[in-house]
Amino acid sequence: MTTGKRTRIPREQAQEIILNAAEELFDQEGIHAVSVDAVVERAGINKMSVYRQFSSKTDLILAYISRKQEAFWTEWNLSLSKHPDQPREQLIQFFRDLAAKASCTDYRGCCFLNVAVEFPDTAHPVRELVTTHQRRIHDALLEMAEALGAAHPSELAYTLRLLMEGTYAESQTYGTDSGAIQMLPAIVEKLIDTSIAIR
Amino acid sequence: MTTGKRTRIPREQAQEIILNAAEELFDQEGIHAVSVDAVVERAGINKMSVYRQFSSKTDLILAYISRKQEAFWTEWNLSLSKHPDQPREQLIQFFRDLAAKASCTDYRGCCFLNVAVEFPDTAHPVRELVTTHQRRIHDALLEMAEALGAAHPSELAYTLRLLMEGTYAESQTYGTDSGAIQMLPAIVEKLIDTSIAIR
DNA sequence: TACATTTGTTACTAACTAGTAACAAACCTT
DNA sequence: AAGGTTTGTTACTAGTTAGTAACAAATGTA
Repeated sequence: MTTGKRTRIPREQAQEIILNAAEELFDQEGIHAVSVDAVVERAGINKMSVYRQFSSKTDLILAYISRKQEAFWTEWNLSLSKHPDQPREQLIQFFRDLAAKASCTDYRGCCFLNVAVEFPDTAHPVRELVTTHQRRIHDALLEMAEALGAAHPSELAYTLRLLMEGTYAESQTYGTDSGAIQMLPAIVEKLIDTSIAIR
Repeated sequence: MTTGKRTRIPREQAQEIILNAAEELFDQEGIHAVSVDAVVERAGINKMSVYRQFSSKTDLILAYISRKQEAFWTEWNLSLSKHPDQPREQLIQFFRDLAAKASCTDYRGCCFLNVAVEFPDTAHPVRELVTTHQRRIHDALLEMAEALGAAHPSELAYTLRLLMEGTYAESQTYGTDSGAIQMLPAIVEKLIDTSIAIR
């Protein structure tokens, strides 16, 4: 800026800095609302450094979503690792952790839902990432429902999906202390037990 | 346009035309993605005619949301009117109609969710409309849960809320034929009956 | 017919957008 | 030290955005 000396930042490091800045801004303010210049300023990095790494804003958004995808499965595995080989406890734990996250005041919802809303055109490249991610979530929930010994695994998986997406949506529309979100773990626990009992 | 003759449109009529055009575009493409000029073009009306009725784009958005609010309760009442004085049937009917709507290929989700996502700043005027609308929905669901004779009306209301919001979210992320949405009426029916049986 | 009001039209401002060209400075390898 | 590569800086393009000023044409009213 004002200094005569230039500070050079190598590629890999710059990419991290840019993606961190983009993530913060996209999460907080939305994607369309954040300009590339805003990301540049937040990252404290030069504009050309962005366009030398990401060919376009869309490219940057794709990288942002890919990162979020990885982060989701990291958290998923973290929840599951708390109760090895206990699918019922694992699933409840995941929803407990989800509720805790969605109750944070700075929580800005599920990035995949947000992206889907901000990019209504399903042919847009960013939507492909959303679609594959959702499919994987469904597969994971179905797998858990089967491992649980649910009477109707598919129905349980669908219901869990609705509750999960509902939590993401509520965190936006009702706010982070929606009441329903606090009750989520209990609701899921009861649902699972009912689903097993009917067997 | 090309005609020499000018066609004059009175205020009230113009307002309707503008709001119809805005609704179509906002629903289909999102709010930030639609410019005032795009609304003007779609409405086939002059730009000044828009700004003489709505002081700003925000003002137009507020009018759009207000209309959606009215439309929601019209549909709510329509569902309920199919089974007078039968709260269980009324509630199931509402979710049946919701699922049918959310299964349409051109369905673009719940406008209130979309607005919440597109306007993360809860202090923004449009968010007030969303907040009051969500509160009313909760009150209505709670009232129904009590009329049903649920063992724990509040818990049932919260769960129904999550399923409802989940449906809206799924219609975006999973698409209109998500599987879960088709199963929604059955899920709600079972949930209600379980909720009464425990009594 | 005369006048006030409403509406349509054109042209504009000022700010912001994504993306790029050209060059200067730093670094790395030899 | 020499030359190539990577990075920083500045300045720019061309398009879009919300919103407005000024005037022309149509309408209503007296």
